[in-house]
Amino acid sequence: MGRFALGMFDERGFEQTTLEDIARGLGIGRRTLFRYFASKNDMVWGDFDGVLRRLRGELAIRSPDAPLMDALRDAVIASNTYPDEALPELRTRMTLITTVPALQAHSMLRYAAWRGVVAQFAAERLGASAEDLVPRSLGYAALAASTAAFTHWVEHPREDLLTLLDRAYRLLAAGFDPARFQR
Amino acid sequence: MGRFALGMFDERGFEQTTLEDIARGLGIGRRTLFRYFASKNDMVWGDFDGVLRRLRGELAIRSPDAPLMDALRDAVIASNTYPDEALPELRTRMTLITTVPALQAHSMLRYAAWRGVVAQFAAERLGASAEDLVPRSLGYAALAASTAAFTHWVEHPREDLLTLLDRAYRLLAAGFDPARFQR
DNA sequence: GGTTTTATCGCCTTCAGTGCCACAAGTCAA
DNA sequence: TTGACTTGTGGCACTGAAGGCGATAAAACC
Repeated sequence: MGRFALGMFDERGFEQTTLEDIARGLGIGRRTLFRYFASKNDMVWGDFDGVLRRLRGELAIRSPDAPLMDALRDAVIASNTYPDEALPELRTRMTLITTVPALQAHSMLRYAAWRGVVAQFAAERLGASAEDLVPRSLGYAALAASTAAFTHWVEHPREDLLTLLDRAYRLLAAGFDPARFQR
Repeated sequence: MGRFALGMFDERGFEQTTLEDIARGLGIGRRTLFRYFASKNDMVWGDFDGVLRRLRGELAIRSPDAPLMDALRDAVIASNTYPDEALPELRTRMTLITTVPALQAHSMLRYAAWRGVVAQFAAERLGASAEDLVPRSLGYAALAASTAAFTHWVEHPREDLLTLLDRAYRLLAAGFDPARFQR
């Protein structure tokens, strides 16, 4: 169902596809679509709750001795590891999310929960609250690193996603100091 | 005109205020609003082009000898320095942008240009292209720092905006290493 | 079997956003 | 002064997302 919509968006374009089109294609009522998706925008996100659970799980199993940024980087990379068969669909999703303005904008709302997971993790590590400046900043910054990596991956299909994520997170941990990261 | 809309959004709420309401309040046609603003969302952004120009200008006058992250931090702080009289309106704008979902989402689109300015600056410094992973990551990360600081400022009106920005950017430059930043 | 959920979906409304067009006001030029 | 051209205004009608309401059908429960 989400797949079907994703396919239509990919073929005809997101704005060019109306909910009417999707409902007709699925042989269901337009109204019923809203029982499964909160909005048209939400249709491109697959099992995002699963992504959150997975990130939370990966963070939870990191050794408390591992440095914060190492644990974060490893957990993000692990939680973004997919079997090869899953990559084409992921690429379609991410291409839409990073290129269609309405979806780019909407991602801000969906990713708030993702940032929250990171902030919560940082807060526990630092003995702070997730609403404090440091954990919150890290939540935003981690999302920044992920977004930059995904955007690059979408634009350069030959490059490896996990390598890009690794580079982006190392860059972040190096404080973007040119002397501290190797190109 | 933007002021008037801002005031209505602030008083009645963004979603509760229709374009009809604003047009009527201004004594102009609803259609005419669209000659001045691309969308309802855009009405809360004041002179954002000015903000971009200012950031670009501040970045341009930094010494080439200053470390990248120091130059960036100083430029962002300088470009966010406002006279006290301007702060209440800024706070109103930022409160709306950081709390109303539609505006939160839309900010992603508006801030793309801001990220571009930072990426361009980083690209020049590093002898890279603004589309490369490093400059782009820094663009996203800088926006992350600014957003975290602004969000915190909105939630904690007594704290000083420039101090928060300073802390967020130092955190970023320190690679979020707990050993390298002082609480 | 009857009752209570739960799912489906049609109808109607609101509102943002857009195209089209008419009208008015101002600018410029001869 | 007049005619041509530009620019601002805004009415009208349309599309499409979103959401409220309620009727009907299907499924689950007792």
